[in-house]
Amino acid sequence: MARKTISKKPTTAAARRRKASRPNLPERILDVAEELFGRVGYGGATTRAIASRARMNVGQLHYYFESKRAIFEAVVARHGTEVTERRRQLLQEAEARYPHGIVPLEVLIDALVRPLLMAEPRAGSQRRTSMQMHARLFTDPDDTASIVRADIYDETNALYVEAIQRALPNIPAKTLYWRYYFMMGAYVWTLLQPGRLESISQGHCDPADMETAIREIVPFVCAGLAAPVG
Amino acid sequence: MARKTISKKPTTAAARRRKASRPNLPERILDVAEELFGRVGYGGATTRAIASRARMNVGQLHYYFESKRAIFEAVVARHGTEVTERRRQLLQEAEARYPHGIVPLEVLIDALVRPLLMAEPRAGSQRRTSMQMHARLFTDPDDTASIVRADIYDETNALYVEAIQRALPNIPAKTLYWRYYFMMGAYVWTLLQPGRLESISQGHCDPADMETAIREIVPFVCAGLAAPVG
DNA sequence: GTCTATATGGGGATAGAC
DNA sequence: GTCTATCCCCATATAGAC
Repeated sequence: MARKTISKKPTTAAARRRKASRPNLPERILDVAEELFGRVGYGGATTRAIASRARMNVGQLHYYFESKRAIFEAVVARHGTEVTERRRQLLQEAEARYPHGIVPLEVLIDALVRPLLMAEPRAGSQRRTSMQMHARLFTDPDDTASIVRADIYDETNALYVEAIQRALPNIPAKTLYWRYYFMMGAYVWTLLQPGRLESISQGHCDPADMETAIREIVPFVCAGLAAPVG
Repeated sequence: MARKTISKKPTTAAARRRKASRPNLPERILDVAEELFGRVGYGGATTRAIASRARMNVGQLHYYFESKRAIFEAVVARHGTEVTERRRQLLQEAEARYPHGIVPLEVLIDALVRPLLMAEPRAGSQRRTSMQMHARLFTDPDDTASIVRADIYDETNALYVEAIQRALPNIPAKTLYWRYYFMMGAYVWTLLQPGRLESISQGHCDPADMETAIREIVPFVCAGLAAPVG
């Protein structure tokens, strides 16, 4: 997506030293942007604010990224890659652990959901803003970003769909697709709208408590996926 | 929210006639805005575009609504009121139909979900953009709007939580809150990310087919809500 | 009360100096 | 590679015509 090639590997000693002393401007931009997008949303985050927090000016920002949207997409891509990598890894481990690679449903769902819900907040982020940030990466702000997302997540999703089909051989494919889709909604929402849980429960449930969230969502989703087909 | 009082009831014959001939500018603005916000998102919709499609100029727009955000919130409020009214009505009818007001879970979920998923697109909207629009009203663009939303939906949600508790007396309250919350995610997502279903299912499922969506989501959610408590 | 024209300031982007 | 000055669009505010 970026217009220019960025940060070629330094080859001289001087360049290496320079890189070590002030490492990776693009990364710093992405860290700051991720935090800001999460806290105030795409529209609320100004390039000026991103630049100043990354201790640079707008011109420099645009040297590394073509546009604000490109920054957003890079953040989405970075985060998505981390999550899907972890998902792939957990699935592989689980399939190795069970005979014939038939993993119990609860284990599959846990492996799918945990990398997203328990993603570590980056330095400088609070867990709560980090949650909303991750969630916003799934909905902000329009369709071009959703294509980026699909490219990143779809491959791993396909792996999990297959694994779930093996765990639930009696559910017709079409119904399973719908259910997988509903499941995505449930766990993304968990990050997206913490306030709604608080008000529904009149403060009795803490939406930031991700361990509880996972403990609650796994049986919900497993039962939903395995529901009798009418 | 609006700064000025809007469209007092016309009292003279002339005023009545005027009102009939060019009915309800504010409504027309909301119709257009709803369609545009849905198609291109909050950030993508400019007040100029809204004004021009509503066949007026920006100044006129600002005569009726204090700000772009106020327009958005009015759209959210109008839509939310329609949905919650219908939900309340369906719940009331269902409770009258069943002895002791204990409504079967499937009937409850259908009544909750249908008013949102089957909301009629307004004149000039395609069903598909209308879907996304309704969905965006749940996520765009930041927190002030989400407070408006909560005010509108929470009361009806509380009614449904109680009804579900009566239908599922064995589920502890806290767990039920979580599950109700996951359910919201599932059905909002159904509107929000139609593209994801298409790619997961490799085109075998049609996310715009809301009758199927309802037929599929009801058993999924019912099983999830009623899942054994671990 | 309704609408037009215009002003103000913020914000994304860019050209070009260094 | 870095930074400043500037452009242009957009949301918003306001003065005043009708």
